[in-house]
Amino acid sequence: MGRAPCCDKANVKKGPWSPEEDAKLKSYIEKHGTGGNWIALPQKIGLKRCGKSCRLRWLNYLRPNLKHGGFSVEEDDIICSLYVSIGSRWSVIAAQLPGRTDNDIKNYWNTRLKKKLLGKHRREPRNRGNYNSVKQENDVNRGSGTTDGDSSSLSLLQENGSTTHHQEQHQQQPCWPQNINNMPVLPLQVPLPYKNQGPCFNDQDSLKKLLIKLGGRFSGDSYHPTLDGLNLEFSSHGQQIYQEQVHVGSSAACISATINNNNEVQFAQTGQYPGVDNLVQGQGGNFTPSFEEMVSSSNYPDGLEFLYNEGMIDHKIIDTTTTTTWGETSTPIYHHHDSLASTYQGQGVIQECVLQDFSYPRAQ
DNA sequence: AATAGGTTCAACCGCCTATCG
DNA sequence: TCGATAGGCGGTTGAACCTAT
Repeated sequence: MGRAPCCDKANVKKGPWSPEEDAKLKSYIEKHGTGGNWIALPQKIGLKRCGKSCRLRWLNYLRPNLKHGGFSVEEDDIICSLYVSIGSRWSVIAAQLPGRTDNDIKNYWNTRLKKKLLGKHRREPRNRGNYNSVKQENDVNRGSGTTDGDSSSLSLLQENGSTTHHQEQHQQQPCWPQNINNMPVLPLQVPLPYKNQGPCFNDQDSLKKLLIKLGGRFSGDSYHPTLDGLNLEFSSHGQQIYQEQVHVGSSAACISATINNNNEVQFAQTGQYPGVDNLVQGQGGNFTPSFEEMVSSSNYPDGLEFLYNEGMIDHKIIDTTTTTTWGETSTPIYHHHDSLASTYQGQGVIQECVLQDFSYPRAQ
């Protein structure tokens, strides 16, 4: 048997608050306070509302000194940094942002910041009309979007820190930084309670953490996303950040990536897989249609679809003139674009957020 | 002009924890 | 110690609104 409801559901009003209800609640609390009992409050005021609903309304919209919309770049950075550090503990994050509510931040993250991180295009903000008087008032107060989150930009995600609004509107790639030469600095500010117990991430861990939070899975989680013919996994062991097994017919190749001391991603192929070698060499640097189809098909590894769908990882076939990064005379035929590595250094502060192109050497 | 689909965000739901008798 | 209750929180929902076709 479940617990008793906090109020008589049949006799309470639900849905948007009217200006009259807002006025009653606000006036009473400003004069008498909450009395330490939200459940009893609506009866005292004469509101047919659940006590929890009153509490929510007051905390999120009626109490003084609240800010709505217009998240600043600094706030964006703090939210992102804290999300990476502590996850979806919105109340903790809200405590670091005066005037913001957990609900506001949660909504802002879910509808805008997350998509921004994933490089998803967002339309211009809109005036949503006056279906709610308070909302309308807030819309007026915040102006016509000049300080809206859309006009602010995530400094940690900006390329060269100078992404224009126009560029943002037309970007096709994720907002991750584009190359190692333009590494931005994440001004991570871990709140005091977490400062000393903050994560001591290395490169892979911060990458892993962020990707997990955004929906990915890793081999260290005892989960191996598998696709028929393609097994892709991120490894949390050692310095290896990426490993992929490519199966073609009865043959297979295992490709792994590691971060070296120069923060560069290096690739290696392990084992001898004549079938794959023959395939690769025989195609002169191009995939056979079946293999290309395999890696670019819509059948992405389970649990990692979002990486592909959102453009965080983009399989591309590139031409044979592309410069390789592993120093051999090999020819890149398989290109992982826009993958991310980042560095946590000391005291839980992100110093660098590095983007690397992953390229796959042609079999020798 | 109609409408299907996408976006936003206020509000609700239900679970967990703290407090009190 | 235990049960009842309220507060707090994160996840989810759905209405309002916008855009694309």
